[in-house]
Amino acid sequence: MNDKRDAGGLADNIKQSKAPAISRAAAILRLLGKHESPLGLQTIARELGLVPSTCLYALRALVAEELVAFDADTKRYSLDAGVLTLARQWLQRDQFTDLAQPVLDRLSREHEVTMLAVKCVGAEHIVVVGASRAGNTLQVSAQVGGRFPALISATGRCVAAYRNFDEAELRTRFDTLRWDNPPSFEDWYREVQETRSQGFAVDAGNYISGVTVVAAPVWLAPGKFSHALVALGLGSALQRRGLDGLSAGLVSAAEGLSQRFST
Amino acid sequence: MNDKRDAGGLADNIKQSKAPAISRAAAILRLLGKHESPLGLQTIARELGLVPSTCLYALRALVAEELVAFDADTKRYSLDAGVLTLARQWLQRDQFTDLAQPVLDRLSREHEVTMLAVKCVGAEHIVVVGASRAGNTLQVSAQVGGRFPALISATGRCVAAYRNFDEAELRTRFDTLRWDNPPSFEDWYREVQETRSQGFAVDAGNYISGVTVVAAPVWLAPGKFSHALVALGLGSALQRRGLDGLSAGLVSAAEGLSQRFST
DNA sequence: GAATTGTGTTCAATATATTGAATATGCTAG
DNA sequence: CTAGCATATTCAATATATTGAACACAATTC
Repeated sequence: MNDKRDAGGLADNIKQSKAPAISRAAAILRLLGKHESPLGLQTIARELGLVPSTCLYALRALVAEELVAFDADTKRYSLDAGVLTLARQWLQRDQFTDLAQPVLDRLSREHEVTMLAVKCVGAEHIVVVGASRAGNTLQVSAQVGGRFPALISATGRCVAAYRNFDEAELRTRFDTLRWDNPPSFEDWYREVQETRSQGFAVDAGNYISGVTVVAAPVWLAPGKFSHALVALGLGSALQRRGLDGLSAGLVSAAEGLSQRFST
Repeated sequence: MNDKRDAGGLADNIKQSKAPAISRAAAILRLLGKHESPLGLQTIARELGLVPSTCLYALRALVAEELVAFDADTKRYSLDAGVLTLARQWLQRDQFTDLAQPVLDRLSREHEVTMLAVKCVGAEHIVVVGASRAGNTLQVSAQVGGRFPALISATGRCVAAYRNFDEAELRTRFDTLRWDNPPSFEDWYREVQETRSQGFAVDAGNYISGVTVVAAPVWLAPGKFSHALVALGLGSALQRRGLDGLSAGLVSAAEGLSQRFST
């Protein structure tokens, strides 16, 4: 079922683009990323709906660019280190990551939570670009590079609050989300509006049972929501300490970061 | 001068390949990675020797794949988060990284050095896939994702020792290397042979003045050199403690890792 | 041991991605 | 305000990347 959707999106991108080879390459990279073990030519071609020979040439090009590794013995392909090099360069260039890291470290220490820095990418997803876990206690965690649907959880309420969607579009996209404990659209929509007035959003176990998420927007450019600071904690632990201190700390840290970009 | 060399390599890859669009895409990604600030279409096209319209279509495809970000206001392109997602998947799939990390942490603590895990990629380069810095003292460091010429420094002596190059090829490639204090080929070649007999390599300030590098191979598959553990330290500090303990620790850790892959 | 089914790979025909000239638009300078 | 020179973008002609059939080879199955 996942494959179907991927194949559809791939077909679209390839058909529409004037450089379909690039879409094929990207699809191959993502496919190799998704699977734990190296894949053979036929498998890749079949799964993506590509002609084997075309796929072979694409793979050879990717191997030449050191983005894909080729095991000559088993004739299997997998991701190669080139993708890491690109990622490192991207992280270096993103000033947000550099400035946010010390803030994440401080907040995770002070409030004993897992802190994330996230960034919107496209209209569909947010990705984790920085993380800091608190010491030794049991903690939830998310990996740098992890991708989530744009409208899910606390960050989702921020996205909904600060990007200009009309209610109709918001509703259709809301219906595609998967929660452990789905809120009704009405409740959720009210919380989105609260987010706009209070400057941060909370998800108390909706997305993942037992996990509370708090998110506050960081403004790299005025009016354009793109980044946020996120705190993750086990609901029980957070309720014991109370959410107010954490929310206040998160919001003031986020505002501090925003100011450093407004110059 | 750097541009010249890149353009040459790019031209080669494009001409030879049956999927030149992919080589163009990779070149664009690397170019965007190299520059700190976002680039315009013309700049990219000029620097890579591409036709602007072709370049435009390539960029649009990359944007559609979320590998490149496009700022509609400034019409500038930069790397996007997609590259991070790929890198994370690659790191997850590579068992070496997982197994090596705790070893790196232990060695860096015990010997107060910066530890790296490196991997050969292609015949030309090694990349840093894991790192662990020792506490608070002044330390040299290298970033995960960093790329180095295959034959440079201590890791280079390992590559030369354990891959089967004939002496002629070794010599021509040796001549292209840049060292702070270049050794003569004869001295270097002798050290390569020592590496084979003693099981680890040392670079005492050749590559970077004042920095001592020790490297020991890790064998994921018997006879195929691909990975290594590397210790970095300021020469003065290392000489005070003596290199013997460090070398022994490094070699036994590397052998331990190798055994875990031999099953 | 022959037949079958799976690989990965090559190669000439053709659908199409690439090209370069033409267009639109914005910016700077006189 | 206009001229000049950037930029991004479009479009039809053509060079070529893609295709699918044919090939070689290995691993199963009968």
